[in-house]
Amino acid sequence: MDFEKLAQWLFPDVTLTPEDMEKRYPERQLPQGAIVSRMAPSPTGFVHLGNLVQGLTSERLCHQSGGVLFLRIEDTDSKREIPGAVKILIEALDHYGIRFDEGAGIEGDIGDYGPYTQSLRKDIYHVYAKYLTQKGMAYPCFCTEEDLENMRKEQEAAHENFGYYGKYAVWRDRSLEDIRRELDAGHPFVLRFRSTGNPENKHKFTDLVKGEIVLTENEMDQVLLKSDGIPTYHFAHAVDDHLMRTTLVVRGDEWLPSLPFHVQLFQSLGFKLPKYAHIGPLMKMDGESKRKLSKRKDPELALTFYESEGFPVSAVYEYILGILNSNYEDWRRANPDADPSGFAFSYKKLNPAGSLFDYDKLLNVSKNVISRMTADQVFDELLDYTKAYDPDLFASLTADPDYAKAILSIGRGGKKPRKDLATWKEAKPYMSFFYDAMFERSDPYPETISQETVKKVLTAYLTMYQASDDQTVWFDKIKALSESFGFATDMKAYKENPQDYPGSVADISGLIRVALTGRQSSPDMYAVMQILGQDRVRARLQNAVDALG
RNA sequence: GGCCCUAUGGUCAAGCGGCUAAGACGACGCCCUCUCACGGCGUAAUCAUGGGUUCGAUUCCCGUUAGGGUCACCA
Repeated sequence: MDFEKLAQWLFPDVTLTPEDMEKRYPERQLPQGAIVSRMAPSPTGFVHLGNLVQGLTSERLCHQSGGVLFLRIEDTDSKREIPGAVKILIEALDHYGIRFDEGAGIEGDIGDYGPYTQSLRKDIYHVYAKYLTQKGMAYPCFCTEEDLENMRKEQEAAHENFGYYGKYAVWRDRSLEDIRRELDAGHPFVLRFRSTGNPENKHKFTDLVKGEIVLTENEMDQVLLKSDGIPTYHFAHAVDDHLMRTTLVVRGDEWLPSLPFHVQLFQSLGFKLPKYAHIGPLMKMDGESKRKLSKRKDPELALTFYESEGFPVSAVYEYILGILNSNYEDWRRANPDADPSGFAFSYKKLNPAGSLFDYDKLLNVSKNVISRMTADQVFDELLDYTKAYDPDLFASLTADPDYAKAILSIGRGGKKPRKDLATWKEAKPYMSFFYDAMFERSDPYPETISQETVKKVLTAYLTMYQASDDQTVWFDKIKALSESFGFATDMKAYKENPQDYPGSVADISGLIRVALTGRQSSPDMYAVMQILGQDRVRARLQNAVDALG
């Protein structure tokens, strides 16, 4: 067969050769050990946890090694593309501290290895498509969708493997005349790879995450170019990652089954194979069984979910980092205030299997992250959140930033900070009682104390209360108040003989708490009263007394 | 169904031929305490299974079972 002629028929306009490409995209001059990796998402506008997991891994490995991280847009499937997706993607990742050294950008490409958008690289792919055709390693296939469907049905009935191979590869060895006839008729075709693989042959392969794995040779004549001349993922992966001089490919392990084909492609094209790290998927429980987190069923897969739930980005980042490298937690404990970039990320710690996504754990991580923030940081992040999701609280916050910061300072700092907030969403119920507009009496007074006593206690306290009291004096007054009503002031004594008292100092402060905050629990009451201030405290106490009739 | 991956408590997981099998989340209990949130202490809970190899297997090998992934002109 005259492959040269076939190549001319199929790609008459292609004049460049693989050698020209090598010259245009020379090897990178980088220090020893520097990793070149990339993120290669489809511009669907949907940024998910998987993107973050993959991106975070690539980013850490690259930047820790002094290498290059670039962004390539895989828009070979125009059906799934949405406008503005690239911007959404870049901004979302930037949020999580994943920044690119080169590649597609909001304002256009950066770097010498572009274009970084696959739809702009058609000419480049065709150079290699022509090359493979000339070498007899690729051929046109004129099967229609219907043909392929029938083939599949036949295979199903015969209990054979699905796919385009062996006797099912009907265009594999067709004559030049047959091809010419189809071409002249204007029938569309795809370019298929002519596989010489045999599934009987197995090869050892070392994946950075999975370790040593077995590859079964591919015998399918897979599609290289679709009928519109755009490459499939596989072909684009080989050409792009070679020309962009990628040394490490990090991707989900759903790609593992097509790895043999990729290896085959790299070899056929004379490319050096990069290293691969195939990461296990994030799973979730679905009834009795686990399954991969799915875009359609699981809102928690989308990064926007965490934003709307009010998780700080640093919390999600730390949670994911902890899943990827479980020793991160220990490092964090030893370095509570250090920047995560100081942590030595290792591909060796990546779990070869998929991990169950643990929402409780995320909450805990987030709680710790927030507890380490300063009041100013908390205020700023909370402001961002409420601006988008809670206009009422936003208004209260901005009306008096100092007041808000004082509230957010309670129990903050020091060795054992309070951990009240796991998400920004929880801020409103936590702090609403400080604001008259949101204040409501939601909890009742302790049942063990009569209404009459409550009223008397509150009335008495109103006369004793001085905003200027320090904490000791303040509590002494509460104790004195308790004593005057016969309530125990010594909690130990009270617990030993509760029957000897109508109640304890805990009950007295409890009902003052309800009067002031409308709740049976709150942060330290002294701190709360200091922030509320004299006027508000008096007003609330008076209001409580009046409400009792 | 073919091919591939995986297998330590409810979850995330240390472990890399010899350990009373770490730690974290969650659960529960106790302590601290004006409530709460912290913090401290503690309890329950794990090597899927059957064969090998070995003086000795959670660890290495094989089978079984279970779970997962994948078999497109989607990535």
